[in-house]
Amino acid sequence: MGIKERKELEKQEMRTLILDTAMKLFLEKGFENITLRHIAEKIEYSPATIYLYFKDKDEIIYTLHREGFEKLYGWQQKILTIKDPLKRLHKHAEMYVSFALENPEYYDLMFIERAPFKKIKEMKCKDGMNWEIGMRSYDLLRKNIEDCKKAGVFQNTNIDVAAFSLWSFVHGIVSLIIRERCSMFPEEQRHDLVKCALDFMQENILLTGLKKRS
Amino acid sequence: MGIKERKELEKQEMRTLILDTAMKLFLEKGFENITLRHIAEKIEYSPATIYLYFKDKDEIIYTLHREGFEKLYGWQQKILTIKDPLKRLHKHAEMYVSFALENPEYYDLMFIERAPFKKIKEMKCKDGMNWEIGMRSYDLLRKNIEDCKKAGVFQNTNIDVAAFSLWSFVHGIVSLIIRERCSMFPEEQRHDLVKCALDFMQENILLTGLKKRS
DNA sequence: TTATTTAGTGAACGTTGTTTAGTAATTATT
DNA sequence: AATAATTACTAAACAACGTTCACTAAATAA
Repeated sequence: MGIKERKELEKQEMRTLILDTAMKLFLEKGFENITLRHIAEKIEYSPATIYLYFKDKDEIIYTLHREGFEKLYGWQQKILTIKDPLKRLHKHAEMYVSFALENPEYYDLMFIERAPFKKIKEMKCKDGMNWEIGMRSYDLLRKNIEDCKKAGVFQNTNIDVAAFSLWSFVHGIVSLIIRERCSMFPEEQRHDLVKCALDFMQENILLTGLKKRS
Repeated sequence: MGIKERKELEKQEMRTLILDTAMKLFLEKGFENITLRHIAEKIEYSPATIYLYFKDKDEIIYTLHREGFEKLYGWQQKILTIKDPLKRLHKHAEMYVSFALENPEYYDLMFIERAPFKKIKEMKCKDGMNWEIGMRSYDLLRKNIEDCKKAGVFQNTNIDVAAFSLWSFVHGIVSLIIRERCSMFPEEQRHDLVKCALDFMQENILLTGLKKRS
């Protein structure tokens, strides 16, 4: 009885078709252009059809949100090869920023936009394991900081406090840029500014910790 | 001919009635509840009437956005009395964070939400002086850092880099909280976490600068 | 008293997301 | 092979949104 399986496969194909189209519209024309009617038009089905594959619009957005975390986790693998924990942590921050600035729509969905959160709250009630994907990334940061502590930096600092602080710093940088709050800095200097800000962190936090150690 | 003036006054009163109602709905039920129809219902006028006092919905949102900056600027006056530039800078950060967390809807409108920006771009074309209100707050930060430099801290750091870095840090903290990305930290510990993060900055950046000086 | 300007509205338009009743086509059963 | 059951899909409608416009009633000017 291979029919059930074929049907299941077709259902899955339709789901990814919808998701890919949604993401394409999202990347092309921004968040407000993910409308069910636009998606339906692009895939040449009626709007109602989408409801056979997703419960509602929020479920589509939530799924894209998850995809973003998968993608970020992929990027983060790059830094694992670095041996020196301090260098790794600095590279970690750099990687985070470049992920955000090269995939601003994904980043927005993952860390700024309110929309996916109705769904997340629903999910967390019946399935606590669903936030796990986002958690993996946080755990990686936490582990990196732990390694730095072992190497003598941040010795008087709680790991979560350090993690939250560093995360806040990089998130602040990219979200001010993505949400266009940096008009006082000329556009063409912005890339340098980000680089300088990361160096500022490197010098004042990471290297300071190093000096304290020696 | 006092009629013209009375009419002008009544027009102004209606505008503030609309704005106050919009803000009330906003505070009560979140951003998505600022709908012209809700506002109209609350003030017991027809939706069309609002268009006699505001060009469109964006103009209402933009005006609330400006009000937010006025309010922030008011809060910022509190720190001007502090003589020691380092203490003042630390207090500045503390004030910024508590403004944001005590007025999350205003903060969201001012530094996170995309909505007000169609209008801002329009304004900037014909009237460059309109971003001035937001700029005042940034200039205050810049000036504080300049004073710190005079006191010997941040001597090798560009002022704008330091300003952007510190701003990013505090913005990161509050925007992660406001947009609910901190579910890995228990709600009841969040207040402490913010305090610790600010101390983290104080110790690693400000006090480090101080040690370099001596 | 009449003419003109002003304040306000009802009804409509074109959008959204979402639901429902109904129609074809496919699969299962006899 | 003929019929019953299930599936895939859609047209049409709903409520709510921002916005516009023709229109009325009131206030002001002539």
